[in-house]
Amino acid sequence: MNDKKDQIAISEILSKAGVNPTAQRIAVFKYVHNESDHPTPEQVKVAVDRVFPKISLATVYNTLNALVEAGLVKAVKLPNSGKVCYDANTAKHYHFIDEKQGLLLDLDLKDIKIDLNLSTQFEVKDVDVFIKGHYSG
Amino acid sequence: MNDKKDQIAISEILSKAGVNPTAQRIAVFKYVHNESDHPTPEQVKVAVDRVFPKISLATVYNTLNALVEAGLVKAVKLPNSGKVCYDANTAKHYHFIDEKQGLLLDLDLKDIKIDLNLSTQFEVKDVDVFIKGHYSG
DNA sequence: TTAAAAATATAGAATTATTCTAATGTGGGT
DNA sequence: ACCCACATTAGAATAATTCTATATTTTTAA
Repeated sequence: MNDKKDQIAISEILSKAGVNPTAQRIAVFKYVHNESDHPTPEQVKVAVDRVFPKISLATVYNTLNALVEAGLVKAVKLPNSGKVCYDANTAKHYHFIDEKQGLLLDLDLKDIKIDLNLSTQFEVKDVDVFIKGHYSG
Repeated sequence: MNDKKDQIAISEILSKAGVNPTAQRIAVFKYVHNESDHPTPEQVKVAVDRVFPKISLATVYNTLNALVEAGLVKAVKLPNSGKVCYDANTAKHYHFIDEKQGLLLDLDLKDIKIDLNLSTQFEVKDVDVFIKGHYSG
């Protein structure tokens, strides 16, 4: 049972990050981490509902927030639609957005070189980049 | 009266952009353009309320949308708070966000050099950059 | 083991931001 | 003056998210 093995592995990841690995949390993280690409909370709910006899949307939000807190996933708020997506890729990276197709793709750090030339008044903590355009994949 | 002169000038700007310069629209654009820095719709309403006997919030939204349509202002949806701000600076530029202080500052193009190295599948239309950190001004 | 304490999960209400709707108002042209 | 297209309006509707109060499960420790 691959599923069982997954669950144990994920359970450990959660524990290590200080998140109590309840069944719901395992299911949510498993979906975000292994089975999806930048899902919204709504999508997470729909997916987890198939495993669970109805998880509540509040729990999905609680869990996603807890996972973000713990640094296990990242929340990406899109600069246009304003929708939040959750990203299991916690390494620093950028995003490409194809609004027409509703696509959100990860871009590797090495694909974008950024040179900041700011005065010392600006203490930079993070850089978000969203490239918008059309993807023909 | 400087105010009157402003109004006429703004009226002309609106007309030229194909927006019928009604009193409400002039007041909204005047505030966004001359008297504020990245206001939210709510802030626009509060400000314009002082000039007008109560503009409706719907009109503020309609007007801001019309101004965006006409290319006279830009809407900036912040990648964290999700709030929309309106930006009278329609030239291409980037943003610095200090969440702690609730600051949103414009960054000039020349302050940030961006080198994209994407495969030809990516047809780039726009690049949004949000630098987050602390500003000590 | 068992009952109190703590942590989670839940449904549904509340909040916030925005858009829609349908009715009303306004100004320019005939 | 009268029409017509366009604006404005209040308030309802929608959507995303958070809060609240209750229920359930888990842990602790006697």
